[in-house]
Amino acid sequence: MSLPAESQDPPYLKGLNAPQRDAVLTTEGPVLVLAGAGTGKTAALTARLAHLLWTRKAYPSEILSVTFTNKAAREMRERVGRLVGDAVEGMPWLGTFHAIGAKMLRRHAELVGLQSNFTILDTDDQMRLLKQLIVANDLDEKRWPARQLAGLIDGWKNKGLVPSDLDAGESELYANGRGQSLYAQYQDRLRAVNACDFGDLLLHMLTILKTHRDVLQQYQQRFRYVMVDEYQDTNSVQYLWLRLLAQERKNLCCVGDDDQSIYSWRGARVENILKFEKDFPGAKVIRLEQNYRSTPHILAAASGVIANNSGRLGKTLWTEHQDGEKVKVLGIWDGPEEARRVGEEIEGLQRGGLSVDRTAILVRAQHQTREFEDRFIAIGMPYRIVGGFRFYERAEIRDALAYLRVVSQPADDLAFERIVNVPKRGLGDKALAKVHQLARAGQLPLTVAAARILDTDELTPQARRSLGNLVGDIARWRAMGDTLPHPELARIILDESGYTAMWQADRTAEAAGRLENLNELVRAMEEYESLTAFLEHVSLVMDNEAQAEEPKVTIMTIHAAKGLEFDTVFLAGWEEGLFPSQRALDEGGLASLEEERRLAYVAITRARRQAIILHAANRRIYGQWTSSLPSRFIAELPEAHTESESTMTGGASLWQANWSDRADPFADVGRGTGRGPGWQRAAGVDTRNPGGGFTSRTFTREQPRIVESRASAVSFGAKPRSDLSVGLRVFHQKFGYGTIAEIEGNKLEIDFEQAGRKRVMDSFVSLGSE
DNA sequence: GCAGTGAGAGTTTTT
DNA sequence: CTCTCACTGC
Repeated sequence: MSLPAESQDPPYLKGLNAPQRDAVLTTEGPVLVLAGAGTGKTAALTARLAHLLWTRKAYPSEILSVTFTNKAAREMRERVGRLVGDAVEGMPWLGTFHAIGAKMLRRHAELVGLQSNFTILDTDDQMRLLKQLIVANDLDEKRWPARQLAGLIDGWKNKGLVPSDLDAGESELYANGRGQSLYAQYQDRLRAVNACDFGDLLLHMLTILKTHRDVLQQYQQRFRYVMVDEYQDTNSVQYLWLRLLAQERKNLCCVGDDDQSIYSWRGARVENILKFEKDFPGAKVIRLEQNYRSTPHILAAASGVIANNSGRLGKTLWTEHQDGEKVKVLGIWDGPEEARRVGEEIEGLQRGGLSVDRTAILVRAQHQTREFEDRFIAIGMPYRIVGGFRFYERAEIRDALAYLRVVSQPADDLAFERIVNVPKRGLGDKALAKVHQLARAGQLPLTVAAARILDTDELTPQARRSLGNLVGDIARWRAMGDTLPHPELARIILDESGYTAMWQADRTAEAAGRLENLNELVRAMEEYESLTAFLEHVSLVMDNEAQAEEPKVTIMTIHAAKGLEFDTVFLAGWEEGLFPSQRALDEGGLASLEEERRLAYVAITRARRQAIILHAANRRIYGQWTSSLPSRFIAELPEAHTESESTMTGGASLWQANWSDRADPFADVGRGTGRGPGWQRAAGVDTRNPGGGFTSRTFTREQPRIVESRASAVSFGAKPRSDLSVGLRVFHQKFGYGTIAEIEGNKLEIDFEQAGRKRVMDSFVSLGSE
């Protein structure tokens, strides 16, 4: 292909390198873009989209463009919009797999026995439903946990298997071969309450495409071009679904990086990307290898680690950047010191004029964030922890949505169960069981059964009155729905049900935030046409990107960091058993270990300028102090691109105290036991004298540097506040209300009502209003 | 029906 | 250790 001359370049080609251009301009036929970390993948993808529109190869509505996250979808929409203007507005098929699946499914819901206004269940509802089934099947919940069944069903759906597809072996995985039956029952229940779980959004669509030729052809005709982001993360259903849709025109462009496949435990199959050329004969493979993000040292470190994996497609990342700093490997004593040390390093960066929001701490597991949180609260370092609950997963949001669902969908039993006694209205298990009984006997939705049971004397007078009120309210709200705008209706429901009042009466730290979230929910409704449209948005799309008011250090898991970049990245807890995780080492074999290694690769490549890897010699695991060995991934870092340093700020006395009453964590080092391959390298321990390094308290390969444990930020922070005094009642974001017990400069000792006595910075509390 | 107690479990979580 | 969940006694 002859590339257009530079001067005639359309705007979307500006600044693209040769392979990127190739990816943009190769529109016909199957294309696989192997995009290493930081190689401008999104730029190429959005430019390609812009190119298709610009050159009129397709109308916006004729391009199917799928991503995994809403964030990625949003970003692509914005960037394409910037390139081609309003045309992007008309791109109805740009979105996540699930959002697009839901959109299609609503058009054809009746083909799988659903109505088009089906609800999308969250995992909570799902679990409750499964528990009911397990009990109904006389199974012991302890022996056969709902979680396990949920996991299996999820796995089957990821593989594209409907209940009748299961073989005996699969079915055998749960309750002695009853897996298939329970799966089938679960699907029946979902249909009965007109609901889908996340997996169904794709599985049902796959079923429809497979069994209804006309529907399939309709979409095959429509989608002239299909583009997929993060292809290495696709699971089997997604793969099968894509293959059906792209089969006719074969204009499929998949972008991904096999080295960044870190979601196999969610059903993702790296094989999809590895066998692309086989699946789509004549496919063109384009490699994006020029990295625009990191320094050569960082790239070399990441490449060195990932080179230990087998079966890679292989890429060679390179950069035009200058050398920069080597990857630092820090050995420290224990978890608290890790947090302290990272805090100090960040303070150092701050003093150097760097904004902390370009800094991140990446951890393997969510619980590791705690140590940092505690430390940062103590020193007044602004931070944010990414992950945990998404907006719609919060209890108050789910409750509110359940109220809306009950009103908009009489068949939604799960929603009814959720709100029947929230707030407490004296309708417990007894009363609910009676309603259930009647519902089952008459094949009725719970709301209908509830209304009928009022005419009997099944319930106690008190329960009857209470349920009567609720049933009456629901009927009234339903009637209002015809005339009132839905945000208005929502407000009325939340008030009249007593739900808002319930949180207003709550004095815990979170209550205010929950009320704020409810407000946010209602406000967000205004942008949607109907209640149904809104409900889908919330369960599928809405997320809570915290708007950064002030620069904050980001603390998150490596998984959550994929696709992001930071100037400075601290990689905490690189120890055997933590990273790679014990589970990966025990189960899953080599495949699991390699996925952990890809995780390490992802982690390192998040860094633009500097990566600092930490490993602690001791860590508390479930309350037990355990000595730990440096991660094998540390040993895999190429020496030329790293520098090691180790500090034992605890001092000799602490060391000796620990030495005597604890197994020596390093005793085996250098004796060829095979334990902790990373340790020798990481610590620079002299193998002839394994313990030797500790007498001098440092053991660095290079010149030993004793790092003093400096006074923390407190000493040069803001002046103490004058508005605080001992005995005052104050409020703290994390710990709630408490009374000041002691003031020491700008540090406070506070007796919290919930959390007990804590030491916090005065800037983190506000005067508690009563 | 609800608040308190003990046992058990405890990666990663785009939707 | 610390959180969740099921169960027990009021």
